[in-house]
Amino acid sequence: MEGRELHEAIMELARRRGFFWPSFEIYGGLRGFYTYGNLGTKLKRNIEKAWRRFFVDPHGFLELDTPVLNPLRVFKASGHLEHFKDVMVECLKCHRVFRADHLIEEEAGLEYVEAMGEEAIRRLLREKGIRCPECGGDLSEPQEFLTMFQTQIGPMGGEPGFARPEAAQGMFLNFKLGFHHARERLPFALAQIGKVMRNEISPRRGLLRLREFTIMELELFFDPQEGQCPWFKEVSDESVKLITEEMEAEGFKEPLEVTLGEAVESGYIKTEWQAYFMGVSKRFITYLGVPPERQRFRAHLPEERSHYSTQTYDHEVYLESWGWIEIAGHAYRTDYDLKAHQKASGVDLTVRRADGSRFLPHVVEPSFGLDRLVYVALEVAYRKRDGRTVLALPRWIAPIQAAVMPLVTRDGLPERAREIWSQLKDAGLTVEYEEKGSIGKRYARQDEIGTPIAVTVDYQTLEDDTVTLRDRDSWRQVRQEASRLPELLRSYINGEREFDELGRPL
RNA sequence: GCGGCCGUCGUCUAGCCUGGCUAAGACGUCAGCCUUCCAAGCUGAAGAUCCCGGGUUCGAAUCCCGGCGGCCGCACCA
Repeated sequence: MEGRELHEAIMELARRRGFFWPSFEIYGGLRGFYTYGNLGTKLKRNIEKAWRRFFVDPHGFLELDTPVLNPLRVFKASGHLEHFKDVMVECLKCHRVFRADHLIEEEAGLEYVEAMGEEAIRRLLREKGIRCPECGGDLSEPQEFLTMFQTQIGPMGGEPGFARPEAAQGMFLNFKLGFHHARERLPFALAQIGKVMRNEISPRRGLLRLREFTIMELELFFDPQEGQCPWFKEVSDESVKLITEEMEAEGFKEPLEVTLGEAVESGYIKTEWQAYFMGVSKRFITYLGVPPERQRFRAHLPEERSHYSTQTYDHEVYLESWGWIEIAGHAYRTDYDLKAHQKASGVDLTVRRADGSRFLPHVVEPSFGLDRLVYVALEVAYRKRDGRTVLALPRWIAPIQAAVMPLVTRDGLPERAREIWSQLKDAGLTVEYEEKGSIGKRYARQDEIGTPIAVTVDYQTLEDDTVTLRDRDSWRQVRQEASRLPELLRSYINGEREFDELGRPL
């Protein structure tokens, strides 16, 4: 299965088994919003946990949880208000809509028109006599599209408020206190998992482009005079596929394959700090089940980059359904944000070096779209076996870690199975008890939601209290004492043991 | 926003062209029986605003118009 068919199969499975589905369906639906069900919520949580394990915990970075709604002055200072809008024009004859700045660039041969501001765009449209490139018709007056959601804070319409389009500003606004809590030493990072909103013109492709979604962001603060990242050596031998800015500009399609060490040396990646997180990023995505050959990093061209970034690499993953899609952005934000907030707020955000000099830290930011990762994990795991569906999710992110079932529903087998189920739950595992239908059907149901292990209570269990463990991917079985399951299954789920080590083969 | 395609139980589909019984089937779900390891079988049950609104007609899931929603392409994705 490939292409759209695969996407449709996953969307159907997601709805049928309760991973996710479109929101507001009883009111006719609304594009760009999805609701997670039980399995989807668990899968999402497990991916969050994995992210912390790779990005936050190893260096003791600090996590924050900051407001979604922000007052106007935050996004005025950050530049979002200025840059998060597009000026559009419509052809009065054929009704096609264009971005005004792109039109001017093409028709008048200018560059970076967006940065010139709205007034300049209006003026240029008039001065250059620009017409519709498709049909030559007259164009409408330029109109603004603000892609941030706006509301009023306070019941009587007090202050304009905006839903954040990224979580990062929360980290910059709280930099001072965060820095203090990190014992005032660089480098350190503030991280956040949270909802953000973007009023996309055209949300599409299920979880891949939403109007409200969850982002996992980390802002690493470092001294720009300190070029060496102390952790970089851990990943410098990691090889990555790169499409550099130059390659992008010249239209190269085949990526360069280099180690991160070489990429920094050659100047493809501007700082070790950013390169470090690109290496972690690759390992993280591999951990979610995406093979390295289906990953690459693609540089943004200057006009494609966000206003705050001086270098951005998108981490892309290859999907059978949609081709290469972006799942993370690695941006070098320099001191852009701290400088902006320092200026707008009047609060000193500089920190002190050992020699007494003061400076604004620089920032590199890895930023993941969690919902996209949920979809990617599902699609990459999706298999067909003998006409049945198997979700070969890595066991550490599987929503249900084990299913306990009696071989038949009589002779005391269900009772014993329920006891084992209870023990495993008490041991902190996410376990389901299942007795509907035949044993084969139950295995198939569990395969379809990616449960890695099935525990079956049979007649021998009544004699010697051993059970069979059945592997989702190979269908092999081993036998083990019930009392040892909590310990063994926990280490299996964590990846500390392989299936063969769980018992005697059958 | 433009263009193309589409919208029927939880899911997948039949019916629509050529208007006419209580909208059919499979899967799933529920109850019961059966069942000693890979979606077995039997009996019964529940489950559909046929996307919404209007029009045509004696009669609309079916024809017409409008809207909403979805998918794809273009544009957009800071």
